[in-house]
Amino acid sequence: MDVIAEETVGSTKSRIIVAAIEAFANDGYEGASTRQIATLASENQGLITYHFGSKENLWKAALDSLFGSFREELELRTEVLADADPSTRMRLLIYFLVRYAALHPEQMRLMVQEGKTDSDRTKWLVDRHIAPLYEFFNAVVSDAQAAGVLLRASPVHLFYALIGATSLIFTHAPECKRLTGRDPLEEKMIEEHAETIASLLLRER
Amino acid sequence: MDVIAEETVGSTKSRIIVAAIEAFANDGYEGASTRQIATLASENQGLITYHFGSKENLWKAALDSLFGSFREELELRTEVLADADPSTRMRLLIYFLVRYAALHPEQMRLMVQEGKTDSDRTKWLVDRHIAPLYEFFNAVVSDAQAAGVLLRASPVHLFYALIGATSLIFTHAPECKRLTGRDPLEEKMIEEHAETIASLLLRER
DNA sequence: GTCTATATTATGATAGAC
DNA sequence: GTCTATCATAATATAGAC
Repeated sequence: MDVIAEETVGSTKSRIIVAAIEAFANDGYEGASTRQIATLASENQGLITYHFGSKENLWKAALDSLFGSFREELELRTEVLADADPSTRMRLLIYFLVRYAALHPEQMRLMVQEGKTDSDRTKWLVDRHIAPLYEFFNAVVSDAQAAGVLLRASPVHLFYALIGATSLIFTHAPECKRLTGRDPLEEKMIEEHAETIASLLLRER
Repeated sequence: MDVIAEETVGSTKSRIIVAAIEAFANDGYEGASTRQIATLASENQGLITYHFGSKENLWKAALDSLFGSFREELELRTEVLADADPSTRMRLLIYFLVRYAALHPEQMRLMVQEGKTDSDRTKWLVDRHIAPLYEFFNAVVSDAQAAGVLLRASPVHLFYALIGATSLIFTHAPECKRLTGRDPLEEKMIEEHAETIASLLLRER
């Protein structure tokens, strides 16, 4: 996984990155300030320039770290399931995505933050991180379709429908709690959400 | 629809609101500046304070206008379909949501922007606009479930799954275009996306 | 209602001591 | 590597002429 900056855990650099992920996820790229990030990391603002050069480079480092651990976990899960039947693999992918979105809502929020604009940051993010994920997704989908357990729609629609259906309830947890009185981050809700989406997508035909 | 400020179309106030919707949708509340909004509206920055008092009040006015037209359109569609069977009503709701998200991506982005934090703005938005929509959604859902054409999952999960599945591809149109080479805003793609989601959700049982 | 000018604060980035 | 101090710019909001 050479996309992750090989910073040591607990170092100044990594503390700044952790803080940056949270800040960018909550307030977006423009909304988050380097001062705020430094304060959150309990580090000096000048160190951001020293370690990353610019706000944009810090953002890139944060997303490398983010997608790095996401792909690590994903690969871990899928290697174990390489031999499973297509339906099971698709179901497990859904469960993984739901659980990941629930456990790392701020990270999903960050992935979702960028992509709405046509900026250089969006291009960088798509080319470097989203495209490989999309290819992996396509493989699982086409197997499930060939096995007849998944609707034969274009992967574009299935990809965005699945990611959207999976993550919105968790990225909008405060709203959901106020709207429905139920906290989506509770274990029971996570399980229910995964089961709902799996039931909607997968069927025996 | 007494939630909409009764501004005249083409007035300074309404031009500022239109510009504010676009700016807030693109850059978020913190990211969008009143200067930028004034420039976009071809109006003077001082007029924002004069007409709205503060940036936050402008944001509220923008969202009142936004949800006002959304609910107007929704009511228009659903009145016509009051007599239709539950399956048809659910299908038409899905088609409406998809088409609305496609035609007003910046507006969906705005609805989706807030709700990630637990701010006063989020509370205001939920209580004033999202809660009524959720109630309406619940009615359509429980009818469809009673008719046996929709999965008997809790409405919380169906609501967020549907809104997420419906809107992400359009709110992230630039990303999608770069990732897949296909523009989700083309008529064919809109139709396909609606059909995909309707097929996933609705089934004869 | 509309405009210009400005007060005040916060931003990203830099310079230089240690 | 870490810190303080500071520059140049841009932010929201205000004051007051017209």
